[in-house]
Amino acid sequence: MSDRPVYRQIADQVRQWILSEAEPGTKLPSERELSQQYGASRVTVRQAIALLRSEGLIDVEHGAGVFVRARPPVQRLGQERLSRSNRQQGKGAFLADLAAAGRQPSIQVDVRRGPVPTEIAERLGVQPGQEVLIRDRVMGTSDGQPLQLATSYLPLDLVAGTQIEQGDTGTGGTYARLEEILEPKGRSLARFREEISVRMPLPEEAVALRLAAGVPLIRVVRTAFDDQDAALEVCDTLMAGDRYELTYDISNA
Amino acid sequence: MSDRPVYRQIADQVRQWILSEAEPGTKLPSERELSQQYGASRVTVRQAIALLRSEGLIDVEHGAGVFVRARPPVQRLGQERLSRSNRQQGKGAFLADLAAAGRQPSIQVDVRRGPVPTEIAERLGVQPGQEVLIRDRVMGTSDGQPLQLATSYLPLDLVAGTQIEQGDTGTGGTYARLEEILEPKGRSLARFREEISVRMPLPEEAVALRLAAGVPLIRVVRTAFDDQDAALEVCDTLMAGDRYELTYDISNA
DNA sequence: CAGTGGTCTAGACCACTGG
DNA sequence: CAGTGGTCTAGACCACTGC
Repeated sequence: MSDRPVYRQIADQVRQWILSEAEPGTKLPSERELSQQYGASRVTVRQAIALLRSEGLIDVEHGAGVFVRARPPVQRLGQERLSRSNRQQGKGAFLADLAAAGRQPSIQVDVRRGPVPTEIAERLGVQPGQEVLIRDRVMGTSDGQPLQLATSYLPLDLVAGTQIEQGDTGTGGTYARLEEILEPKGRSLARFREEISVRMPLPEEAVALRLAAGVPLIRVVRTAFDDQDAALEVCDTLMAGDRYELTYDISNA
Repeated sequence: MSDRPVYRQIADQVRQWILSEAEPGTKLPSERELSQQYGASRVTVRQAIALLRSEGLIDVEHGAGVFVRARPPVQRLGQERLSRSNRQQGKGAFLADLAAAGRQPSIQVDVRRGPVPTEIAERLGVQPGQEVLIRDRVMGTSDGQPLQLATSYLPLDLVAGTQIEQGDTGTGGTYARLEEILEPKGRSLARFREEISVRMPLPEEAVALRLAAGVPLIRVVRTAFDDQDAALEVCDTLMAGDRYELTYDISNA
């Protein structure tokens, strides 16, 4: 059908080649070559390439060429990352995940006090704007690849003066400390709720996570509850959509 | 400052306006107007608009204009959608969800036998290519908005000749039937595992789900297990990323 | 330095929307 | 019908890569 726009026809053919034959990493013909092959202007060819890029199928390297994208290794996140036994082995959730994948983790932390955003306040059961403890983390591998941007919010009346206000929360991480804080009060860390949503990143976020074109964000908002269903902590995490797979087990109750 | 490409500067300013002041549905200046305002060619303005489009911030309507995107209503999917009590009220997972949201569901089903894809075979515990029952479904609201594309795979030795081979699986859906099949054998439907991943849609998928530009896909692969950890069914679902939020509860075991 | 993608232009014509 | 976005061109110059 030649009533289909030229740039779409080009994209269609290249896409089909990528999805059927092409090996990841294979170089596409240059824009000027494609332009000749299809008898189209270079602008039109670029339009086709932009389309494939937004679909996450190719990587464009300035000065080098356009390449079939290779999927990065996927990190599988299971709910056991939040298990008590994992914490007793001294690992926080993120460290446990990466260790399981045999990679060296690296975390930068910024701890401060500040007003809680409305959206988080609802989950934490506090007034919007109330002052809470905020832990901002950039988590990645030691080779410098950022993997997650996480921000935790905790009520000050719960954690003020504890190790949770330090950059390093110690063995087992924040949740281990929370359990220690709760125990003498006769309460306990009972359950977590994770809310998962998805969207395309803002340019800022794409830079921070070094996201390639056409890669969505996964947002996980985790709320920790005690045995009386009071929220203890809300953790808002942004993850590179092409590097994670989340798995949950659900019993047939 | 001005070494930043013009199309990015335009996109940056419009983006900031969208994220701070603009109401959803507000019309942007026309391409020709922006072109004059910024002293740039129309092609350059279009490049800026394409960028905002790939970020999911705007809707472009041919002949009408460019508008600030409004977020569609979000469907919250909790794990209770898989609960036995829900099924006993006669609802399958999808129907239960939509009913909870007060909307009329609509489902088209295609049932057939065919070879199981490799990826699914691994989860189902059968040989790749083996013949299985395949249930293809397009699920949406009665007003014609498709919401999910789901494909279920079930071993023939388990479900051949049962109501699961019919288009309408009856009260409580496939899982209710599976429980009926298992019970006389002394087995039971014990748990589910959901694996969640994300990517941009292929054009075909975007059309099928009527996805706007810059909207990612959520893929949920659910495996149902019996009490001996044998897989009974694998359901591969694609959902519009801007219409769903998934929530999971995890006990602190 | 040759080859690649990145940015940009001025103008043309088509296709669609809405009054 | 006026106004909007959709498609397309031929050519220019810049910025980066890799030999």
